[in-house]
Amino acid sequence: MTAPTGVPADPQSPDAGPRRRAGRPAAAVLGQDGITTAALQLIGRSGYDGFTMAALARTLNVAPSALYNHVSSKRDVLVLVQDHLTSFVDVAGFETGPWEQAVRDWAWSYRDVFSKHTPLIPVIAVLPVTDAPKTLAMYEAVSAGFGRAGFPQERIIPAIVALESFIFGSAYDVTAPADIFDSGSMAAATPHFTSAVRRLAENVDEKPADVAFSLGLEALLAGLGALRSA
Amino acid sequence: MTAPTGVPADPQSPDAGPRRRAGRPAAAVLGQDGITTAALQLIGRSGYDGFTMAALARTLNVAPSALYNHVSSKRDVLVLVQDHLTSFVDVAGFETGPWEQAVRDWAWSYRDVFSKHTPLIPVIAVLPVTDAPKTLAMYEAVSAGFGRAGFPQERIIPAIVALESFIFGSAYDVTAPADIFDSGSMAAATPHFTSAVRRLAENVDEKPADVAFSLGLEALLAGLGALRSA
DNA sequence: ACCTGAACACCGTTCAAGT
DNA sequence: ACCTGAACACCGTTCAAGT
Repeated sequence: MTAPTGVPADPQSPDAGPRRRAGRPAAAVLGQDGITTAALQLIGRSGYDGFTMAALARTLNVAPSALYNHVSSKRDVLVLVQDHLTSFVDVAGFETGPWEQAVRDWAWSYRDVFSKHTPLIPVIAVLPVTDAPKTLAMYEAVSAGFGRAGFPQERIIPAIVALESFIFGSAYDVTAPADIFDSGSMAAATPHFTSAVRRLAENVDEKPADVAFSLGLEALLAGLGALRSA
Repeated sequence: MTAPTGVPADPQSPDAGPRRRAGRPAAAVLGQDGITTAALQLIGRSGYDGFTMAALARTLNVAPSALYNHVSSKRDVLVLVQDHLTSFVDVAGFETGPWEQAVRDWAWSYRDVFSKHTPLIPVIAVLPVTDAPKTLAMYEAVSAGFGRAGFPQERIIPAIVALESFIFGSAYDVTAPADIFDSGSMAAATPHFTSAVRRLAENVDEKPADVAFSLGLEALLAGLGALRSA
């Protein structure tokens, strides 16, 4: 029974100081799993502003340069975190349920996971799937579901990409401030916009981001669903 | 006839050295318009990686600290650039044409403008409209068009937000590498995904990002259009 | 192979001094 | 009010030295 590598034995101890002398330790102190876990904890505690290689190294009780034996850049760490988070996205419906509900569950959970991690979105959006095995597994589950639902092969990837684009954009929208549409002193000059915003604000039950996401998702479901043949 | 402030008289001169001594100059050297223009030029030439306050100051032939007399942060500069770019988004159709075509023109031009400026998307997505007058003007034009097209008042903002979320996500997709969906050594383990990707790759006429954007946009147009009453 | 510690080449931003 | 120049408090990353 040994602790997994990368998880410090005593993360609390203040002013721990140098824990070990230079030179290769008997057992490796770090590993990609431990780095990923520590990064996720650090981001949860300090946000992405506080997520620096120095801070990450401190929680792991190593020198910052030690991280570079296991990752080649800070971006690499973000890729590890991104792939780990993707395993929390719900794809269960694609095996068991009808297509519409499967997409709904997938899309809402996908948005909710990454709305707390929007700095990862630029990373995910351009990341080759080869570099992210759990993300690739998600695409396999979703693709299989679209195939079973009767989508023509050549439309499956475009349909998934369209949904994902909507999901990523919507994840940002969750983080928008409540007064984002307050036209302030320009209200008189923008009557149509200002009155539409007022009408939206009258709805106090639902969060504006959820109303927009639901509206867009249901429209996409209806429009994309029409492509099915089976 | 004097040059607008913020535009250096001789931007080419190499090793210009200190151009003026300390102390307030007779006429202001900088201004928000000149800073915005210079920032846009710099981003075009060096990309967002090369866009630093020091580099911006150098193109304007001032010390970096001089910028802070006109903007309060680098983020402020990005807001100025974002608002300027928004004036290139096509909203003309909302005054003259049918709703579907107006949204199409708007959405494609909006995506195209920001696909070259994806680092601005996190800024736009959470920026209060009060801070961006041209962006506010765009929303007014779009809101008016949705109202004339027969949308119920309380659905106008959610519909616009849903479309914008899709547009922002799609702007990232434009920048994705061509081999983003190459499953590599995992191809055998992901048969559904891999075969769907192969089918997509057979289409060499259209860019994958354009296929996905068109598919999603048309689905949204069909789904959202059903909300209209007039 | 995998750690430490020092160093490098930057960042954005602040502020006293000058006119 | 609006500039310069020096300084501050950081960054991510590299690399020789050590075991």
